[in-house]
Amino acid sequence: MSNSRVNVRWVAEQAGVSPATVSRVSRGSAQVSPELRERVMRVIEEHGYRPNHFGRALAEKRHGSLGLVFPGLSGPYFSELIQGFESEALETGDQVLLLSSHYRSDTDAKVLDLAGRVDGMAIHAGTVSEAMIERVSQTIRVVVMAHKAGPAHASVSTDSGTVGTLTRHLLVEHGYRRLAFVGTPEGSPDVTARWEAFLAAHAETGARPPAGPTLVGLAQADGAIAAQKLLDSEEEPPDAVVCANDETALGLILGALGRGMRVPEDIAVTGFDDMPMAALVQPGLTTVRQPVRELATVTARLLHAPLTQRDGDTLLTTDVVLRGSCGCPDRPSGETGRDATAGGDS
Amino acid sequence: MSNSRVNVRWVAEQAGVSPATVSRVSRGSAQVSPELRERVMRVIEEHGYRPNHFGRALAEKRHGSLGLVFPGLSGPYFSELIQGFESEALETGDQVLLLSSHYRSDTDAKVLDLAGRVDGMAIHAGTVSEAMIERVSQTIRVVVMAHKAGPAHASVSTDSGTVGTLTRHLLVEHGYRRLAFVGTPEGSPDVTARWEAFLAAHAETGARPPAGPTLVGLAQADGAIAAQKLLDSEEEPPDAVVCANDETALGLILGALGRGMRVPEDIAVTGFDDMPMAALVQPGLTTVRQPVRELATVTARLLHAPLTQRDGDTLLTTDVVLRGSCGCPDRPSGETGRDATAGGDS
DNA sequence: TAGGTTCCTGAAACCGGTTTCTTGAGACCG
DNA sequence: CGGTCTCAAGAAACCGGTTTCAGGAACCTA
Repeated sequence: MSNSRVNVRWVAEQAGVSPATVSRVSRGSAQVSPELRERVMRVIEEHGYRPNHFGRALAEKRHGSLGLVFPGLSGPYFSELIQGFESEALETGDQVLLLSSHYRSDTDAKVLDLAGRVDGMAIHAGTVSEAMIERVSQTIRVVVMAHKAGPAHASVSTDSGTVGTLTRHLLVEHGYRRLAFVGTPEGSPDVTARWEAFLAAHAETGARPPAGPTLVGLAQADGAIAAQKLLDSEEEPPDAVVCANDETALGLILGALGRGMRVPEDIAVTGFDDMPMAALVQPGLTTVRQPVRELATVTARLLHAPLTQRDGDTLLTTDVVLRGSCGCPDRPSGETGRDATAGGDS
Repeated sequence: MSNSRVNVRWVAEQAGVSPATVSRVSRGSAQVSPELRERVMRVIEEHGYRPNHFGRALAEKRHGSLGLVFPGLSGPYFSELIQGFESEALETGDQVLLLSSHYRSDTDAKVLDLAGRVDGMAIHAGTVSEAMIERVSQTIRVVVMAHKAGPAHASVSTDSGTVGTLTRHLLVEHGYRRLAFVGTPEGSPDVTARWEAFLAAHAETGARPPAGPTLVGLAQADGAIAAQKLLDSEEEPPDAVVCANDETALGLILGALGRGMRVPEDIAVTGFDDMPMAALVQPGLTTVRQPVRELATVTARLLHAPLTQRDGDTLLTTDVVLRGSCGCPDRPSGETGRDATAGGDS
């Protein structure tokens, strides 16, 4: 803690005024005569007095901070998320408390601790039990990201339905027939929604229903594993693969190239995220761009607002980005493609 | 805040005991008769009482939290750093408060705010002015990362001297003659140290002194810019390039490949970090592995300790990792090369 | 049985600001 | 000149726990 000597009463004594006056001067909350204000200011500056955070927070009944709960910092998605959240919170003068679940089981308990130290909490899907989200929502403001809202908390997500648009693009424009999906729907609500959009597009276009998803995680290494499962098996390999995110897509591409296959000639690959690397690889990665930073800032803004007056679900739009990996012509980097065949998905 | 009704006095009243007894039961700090303990526990559980953080912190004069100040979340380096720090702090029961400088000028003020809310602060080089570090050090425990210790604060860094070993490897084993350095020494103490090690290796081996560094930032895009500067100029291009980190090295490789050059035949490239991508690209990136996670955990551990008893500077060892991009044979991924020619650098 | 320990418990002070309540002084008005 | 109104500023209560201190009861020993 430190300079425990320098507190309101001490400053008051030095300046020959009451603690109340010091408080009024330091926070500028009420009129103080120029003379006393001057006296108090001099003592404050001379001794570098700063009001103790606890005392102030205790009296104001407000923390001035927001919590952010997320699974882990793998890949650019969460980096961008944290960056955006922190940036927005800084803007409004809030501090950010971080809690990474690391997929551990004692996260719920940590969340309860955290809840006692923040005014609001952003919770990313797949980190905290529904029951705990519900419970915490009754104490402080809660916004979940990439998940559904509940009775007492709001939500912000990006539209996974665009995977349907992308899937139709592969089926209709390019005429691929054996599509595979890489990702574990049970793993997160995001992947669930993408898998469902993938299925729906097959149904809508009358395409042959695809096989079950290739169950792997979301890291680049998981893409390599998926390549092994899909390309080294006895069965006929797919001619196009829709991956749950860009990282697995890149891992898959590396795996395919390593086996002497060409992308997209022998196998087309798509991702989700539009992370920076997607535009830099050869061929460029066809993917869905989601506004991660906006996801974070919108969440932070909701949390800062004094009360959540039925904010419900916020859905941010996403866009198909066509590059070389699906069979489209690869544009020079810097350009970005936008899908023409809109509609269909909410 | 919430259940303001449920506080020590209220619980005490319900259980028919004094607030002191409730405190003793809730924190288990002293002996309480089984009967009273039982009565109090029942009320606590029934109404979900949790001691208010402010009240407790105020009385204990301790925050139970650590601050982490870093420039921004670009690339895997800072992801790993935050992850490691958060993970270690969680272990010891501390909360983590994040402050990203975004290279803004008002960071010093934010740091002062933060200092009032944490027991200790980890500051990454290049974010906070020396004067402010000094000032904050007098209030709370401070550890700087990738920088030098000061009179009142400790430091933890990774050894940049290994760049010297790597440079000698390029000069002596491979016989390259026109080496270039990509990175801005003034930009950060890390890059400064790497540049100096690069120079020192030239001097030691009697090689022709290199030209000045190619001044760019640390992102992948900066590597592309460096490629432009180095390869599109009138002068003879270098035959080997030592980059300040892996990201610029990858950007440079992409730039070289895009110009029809071969790596390492036409130009050798090395990085620093050994980020995951380094082992996955073709050819594999020769680089220096630095233990980023350890950097973070050691820092967190130092901060948790009650007092910094002259911890001074901690230097973590780094290793050269030889892969294909410098001209060495590319090993199958999974294997890692360790440099044989040790010594020389502290 | 007196005296000394040991163990439990509650009263009260304390951590450091903020805010309400109250008082006193000075200004304004009839 | 008396009364009211306004405004500055201090006293005290309050936010919610923790801890010291002191007292009382039970237990032990001589």
